[in-house]
Amino acid sequence: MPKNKKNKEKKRKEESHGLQTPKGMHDVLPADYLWWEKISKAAKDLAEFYCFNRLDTPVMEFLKLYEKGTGADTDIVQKEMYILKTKSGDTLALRPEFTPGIMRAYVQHSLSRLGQPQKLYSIGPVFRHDNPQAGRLRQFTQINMEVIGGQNDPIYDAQVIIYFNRLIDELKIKNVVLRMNSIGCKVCRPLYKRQLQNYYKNFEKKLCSDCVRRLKTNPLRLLDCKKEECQEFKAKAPSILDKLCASCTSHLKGVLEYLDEMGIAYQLDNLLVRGLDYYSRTVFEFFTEGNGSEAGAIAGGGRYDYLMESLGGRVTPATGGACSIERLMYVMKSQEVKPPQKLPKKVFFIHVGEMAKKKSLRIIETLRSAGISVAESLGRDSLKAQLKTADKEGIDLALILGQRELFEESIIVRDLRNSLQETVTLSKLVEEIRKRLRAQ
RNA sequence: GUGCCUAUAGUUUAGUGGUAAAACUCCAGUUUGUGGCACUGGCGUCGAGGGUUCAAUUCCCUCUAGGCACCCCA
Repeated sequence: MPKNKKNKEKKRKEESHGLQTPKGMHDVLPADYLWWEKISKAAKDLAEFYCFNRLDTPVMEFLKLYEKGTGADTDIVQKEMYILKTKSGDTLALRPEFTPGIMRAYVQHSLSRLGQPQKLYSIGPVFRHDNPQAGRLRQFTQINMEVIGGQNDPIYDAQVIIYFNRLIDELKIKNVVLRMNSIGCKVCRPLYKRQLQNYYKNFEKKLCSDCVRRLKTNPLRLLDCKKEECQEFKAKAPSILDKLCASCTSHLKGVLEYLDEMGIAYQLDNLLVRGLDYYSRTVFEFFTEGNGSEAGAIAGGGRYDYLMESLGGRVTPATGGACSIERLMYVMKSQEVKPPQKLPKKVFFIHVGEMAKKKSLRIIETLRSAGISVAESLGRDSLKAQLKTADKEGIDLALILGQRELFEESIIVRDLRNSLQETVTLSKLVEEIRKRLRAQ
């Protein structure tokens, strides 16, 4: 393309940006924040209640961390990362997920020297340069759970799953299915992969182009193909569950037994493979069922005993999972879960006239110091407009201060519900309001 | 990253090759210190840029954003 044409296009692109968020990035407006807060609060309270400790890492890490951790061959690293160069020449990436950063922190701060395992949770933004859709954004907020260190015990996998199960339950999300699988370990997975490749090779010419590629680069993903022409091969493909080594089999059995014990229903799904390289053994996903956009993964995770090693650390057992606030919110809205309500304010301050306006901030501050939350619309000067605003906001008590009251050092307390009002001495105002609020 | 669909007030939607309409919301007012109802008025460069045309919100192109499918995932 000629240079000036290219520049022209670039300029046009810049002009169209205008006043809007970049693609896939959303403002959380006050109305949505009620949802947002409900979900993040539930996640946080539950995590603390389950004795997880909060660990927050920076939104940026060295690119290498994700190449080594998440995996250089994964879609996330290959196509979906925001990569930037700093002035000093470092190559950083906005985090596309939490886990590698958490593992890095675990090593950097020697958390292995604290009680094991470390149960850690994080809540914060992650970034993926993906094509957005409803419930899928380029910046979204993950709730991330990790159990790192200690024994390679299936009970930890179960504990992570129990957390998400409870969270989904508390948020009243319906039609959720838990899918479970094991993708084996260093011993049995390579054997299975080879077997899968051998099986698929016979049909190579009949496979879709993606699957031909997968056959070489990432055979487990063959099981994920949704193209019609590949379905019949998928159905007859060897199942990994039959090929697991003895210790992987008993590990999976362990996880499932704990889930049974808890009465948590699941579907064994030998086609469930996850997009990240570091998983081993347990993988799980919570799915919502339904038509179209209501269906999809709302939480997922698994075990990653080799991750620490590929980052250059000592082999450390670890398991975890994540979900996103935005996705949960999307599902809740589509399932018509009742929107959270903000508690209405009870007390509203109204001034009449310049003198009263001048004194208003001070009186309001006195009330606030006494622990009484006071709403107002001091920028409006007409009494009518102020009352109207109070009414619209569902206020119970209006405090009206005018010339006369100012002179008498009193104030009118008007109950907007029954339109009864009385004049109260300013010095007794706090007491009077408390009495009325208590009486409700 | 690829393909398809969409874009009109804050919201939901009309509409037209001659610079726009309704409902709800919002703001102001219907006189002098009292809200809900009613009435009157106000708020739009018809997503952005360019082209065709005497004239473009309307037709064409590009960009941007949103949605859907693929890919992948939360």
